Amino acid sequence: MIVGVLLPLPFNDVFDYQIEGDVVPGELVRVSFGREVLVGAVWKLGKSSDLDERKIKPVLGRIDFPPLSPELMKFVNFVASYNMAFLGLVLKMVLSVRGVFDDLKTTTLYKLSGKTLAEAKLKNSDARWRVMDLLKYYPYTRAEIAKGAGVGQTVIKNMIDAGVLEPVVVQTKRDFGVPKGNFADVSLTPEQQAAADVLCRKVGQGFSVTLIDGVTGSGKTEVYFEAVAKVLEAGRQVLIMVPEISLTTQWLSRFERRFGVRPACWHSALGNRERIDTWQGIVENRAKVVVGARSALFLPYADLGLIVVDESHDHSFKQEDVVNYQGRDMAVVRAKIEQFPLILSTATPDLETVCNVESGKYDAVYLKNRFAAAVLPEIKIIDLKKDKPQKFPNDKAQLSTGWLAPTLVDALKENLEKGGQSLLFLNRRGYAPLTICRDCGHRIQCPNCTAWLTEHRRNKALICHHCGYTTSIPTRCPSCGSEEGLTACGPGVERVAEEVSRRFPLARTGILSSDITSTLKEVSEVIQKMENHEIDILIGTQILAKGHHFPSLTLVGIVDADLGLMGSDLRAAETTYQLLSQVAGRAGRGDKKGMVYLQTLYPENAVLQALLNNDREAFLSLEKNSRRLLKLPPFGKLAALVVSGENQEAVEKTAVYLGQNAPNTDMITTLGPAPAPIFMLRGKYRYRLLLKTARSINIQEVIRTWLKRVQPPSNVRVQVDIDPYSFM
DNA sequence: AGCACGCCGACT
DNA sequence: GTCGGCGTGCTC
Repeated sequence: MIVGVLLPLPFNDVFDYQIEGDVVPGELVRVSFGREVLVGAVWKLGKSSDLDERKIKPVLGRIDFPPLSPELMKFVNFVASYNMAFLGLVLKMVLSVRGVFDDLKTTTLYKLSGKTLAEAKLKNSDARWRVMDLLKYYPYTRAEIAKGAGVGQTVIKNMIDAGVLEPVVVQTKRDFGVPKGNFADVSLTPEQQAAADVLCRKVGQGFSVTLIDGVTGSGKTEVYFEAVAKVLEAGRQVLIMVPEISLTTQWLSRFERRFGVRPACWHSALGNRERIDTWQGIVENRAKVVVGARSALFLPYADLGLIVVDESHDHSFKQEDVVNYQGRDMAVVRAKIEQFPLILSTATPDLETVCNVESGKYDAVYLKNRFAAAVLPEIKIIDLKKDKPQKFPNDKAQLSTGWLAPTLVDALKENLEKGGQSLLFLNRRGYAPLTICRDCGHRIQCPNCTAWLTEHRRNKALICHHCGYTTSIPTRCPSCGSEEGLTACGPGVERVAEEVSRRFPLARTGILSSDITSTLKEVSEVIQKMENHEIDILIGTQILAKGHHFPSLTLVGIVDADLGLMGSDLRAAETTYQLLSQVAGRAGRGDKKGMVYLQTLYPENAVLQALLNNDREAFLSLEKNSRRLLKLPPFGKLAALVVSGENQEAVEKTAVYLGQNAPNTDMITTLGPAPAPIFMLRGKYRYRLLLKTARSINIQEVIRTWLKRVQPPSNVRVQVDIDPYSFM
């Protein structure tokens, strides 16, 4: 018969193929497409095109894997349609692994062929008999036979060559171990126990969403571990989505202490072999618990029974490239389709989640107390206009003024003397975000992007943080040739670290930033050092905010609390509030009270005031009112269209034409086109249009109709981003 | 996404 | 005369 096969390529339509015998939708097949051979999924039964039947190729073969479930297919269809992404590319995220189907790792085992030693013209010997004995019931590898029978490799080789032993080739499967729900004794506080009970009652009861809303350090992880244990008891799988894999060293040990084995991990840094093993383990229900980045959501789990979204407020769950989607929201969709519970866990829920709890769509449990003796840190604001950073002693270089206010410097000094650990947070990588020539005013820019190059003094390079363009630091101004003019402007973590070393030459310092300490190993090393108290002052970017637990950290300084508040991003306030309160939450998690200083030029800013008073409710209600007023999510829908291409004229023309044909009614507002904040990115010119509609409007349908009418030319790409987070 | 086909400019 | 640039169109 003829079936429609969906291929992992940028298409929305299936391709017809001929197949023999019974087929079910979801079955994986190998087909030739153009001049390549691909693995796709049977998506439709029957003919989908009006092609001449003689042109329809036969499938090359079926893949010996369970077919994708109807629920997973429904999920793929939904994700593609909701996010306006190619169906085939969403399927690609499910199959995701290059070579899973052909490059199977095998092991050769040996069993008895039935031929006797005499028949093989081999003499009887003790060694040979021990081998025969060992292999009576089970086949083993050569190494196992050697060990098990206490014989050498030659004995085995002779028996193989003589045909007494016969090889059996089996697929090698990685053993993921079985996490045990009852592995460790668990002692929860009454508050934690009550929350855990609520979660456990949801397990096995179909679809539900529950928010664990708990202050930093309240033990949210231990609470959802109880629900994980309950699902494991039922023999089903669990997916735990985490924002960035960097938090897992500590997290994995915690998991192992609770469940006895490490869970399977899924993230972009995985090697292909490991990826294949893990994928197969997931499909075959051997990997019971998977911890992964957002991409783990699309894997074909054999029997998924629970998803936990850890740090659910985190913006890295929103993917913004080939396929745009909000991983947290898509997780809810998958849970709904497959009818299992979902848990969101965070100390700083986003407004969307808060509104869903208020409307009763989501359930919530609360953890208001920190674990054991720990109390929430005290927060103080430093007004940089009054409390200006001072010049520091023995300053020979151009570092005339620092970035740390006297109050913060004093606090660091005092903490250092007391033997406490400190952390300085600045969400800016590198040494300085801009290099300017004092003689001619020239600013060094990226050749591919509308962005300044950031100086990375350790790497002796200027780097573009948008496209990765790297060049050496020039000794003279590229514009006027001046040798003295070039000056680093503004601070990055490296520069703050330099200031700290100058002010506290004896302090042991460390830098934690996603590019200096780029590999996972280096990051864990710095974290390990911090845990062992081999670092007095740690300076870092936002990778510090994620779930680390440093018991003797008592002082946190936020170098520039205003950094996230600039710009037109609708979530800027929320992001800043979340980030700063997460960072602040690192302080005082042990038995000593923590202290947090926020450096700002705008001490009256509502976000900072809310942080100061530890008043999340005030912040949320403020944020809610302003979004309600502007009809922004969750009170309205938002979508961005990014028009891009290498031909500036064609891009601009298309953007303008899209603007002229934009839908505008009392329920739909279109803004733009406007040049994107980063007008040129990776060599492509970019314009943006923003579509805002009432909640009742099917925004995807509006966009589909709009694009159909406009028909952008092929050298211009129009990318749709439903509910955009980044406005760059 | 790849890949071939095809039409115009700068080379040995 | 050819090599190769990338615009256009196709893949069941």
